[in-house]
Amino acid sequence: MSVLPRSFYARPTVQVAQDLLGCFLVHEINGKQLIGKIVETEAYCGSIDPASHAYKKTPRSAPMYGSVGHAYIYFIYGNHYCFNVVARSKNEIAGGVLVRAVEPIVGIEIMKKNRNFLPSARPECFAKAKCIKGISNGPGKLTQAFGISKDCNQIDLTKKEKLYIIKKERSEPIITTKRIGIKKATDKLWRFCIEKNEWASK
DNA sequence: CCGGTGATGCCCT
DNA sequence: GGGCATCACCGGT
Repeated sequence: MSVLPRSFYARPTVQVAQDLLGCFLVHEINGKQLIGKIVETEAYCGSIDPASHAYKKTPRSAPMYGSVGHAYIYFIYGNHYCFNVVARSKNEIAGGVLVRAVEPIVGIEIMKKNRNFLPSARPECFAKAKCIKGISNGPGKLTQAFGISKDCNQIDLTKKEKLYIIKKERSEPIITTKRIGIKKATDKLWRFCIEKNEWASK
């Protein structure tokens, strides 16, 4: 159960995005642990990547220029947050990895509550067991399930405190695709998923 | 929703 | 003109 060290994040953003697959995202909230296995990520390569917030340095994107291993969280579409980790090698100027989906491991009942996934609230959903997949299979869904919001922005993920990431237990085959929901740099194959994992988005 | 952007306006100099 | 504040609008990892 060791936390990923700073050196893990001080490597090329694309590499970190791949290596985060299988690692465990932990959020400790109200004395309870929420844990999910990272199954889908996307790399955003800062100043060379027109799809990245960090393509230009602005007050919002500044964290992606800051210390690697910290969280970068932003609010989007008026209703959800996205969770990124700052990662880049020495010769990159800015960069981050968007965590797009996790497989729930610990604290599933709390996640259901956070997502309003109670049988009483979603009878039609619970009719088909499949629907539970929707608990954390998207960037906005997983932050809601994990109770991650703006106040987690810039947290140091290498400190085992409130929000951190634990090393993976084993490597698994991954698949590489184009990134989702962007208009620029759509040719880059910077989305990564654990192969045959049913908790990824889409 | 809310940050980025470009437009507008005001005042200094 | 140029620096800065305000504002409306737009589009979103």
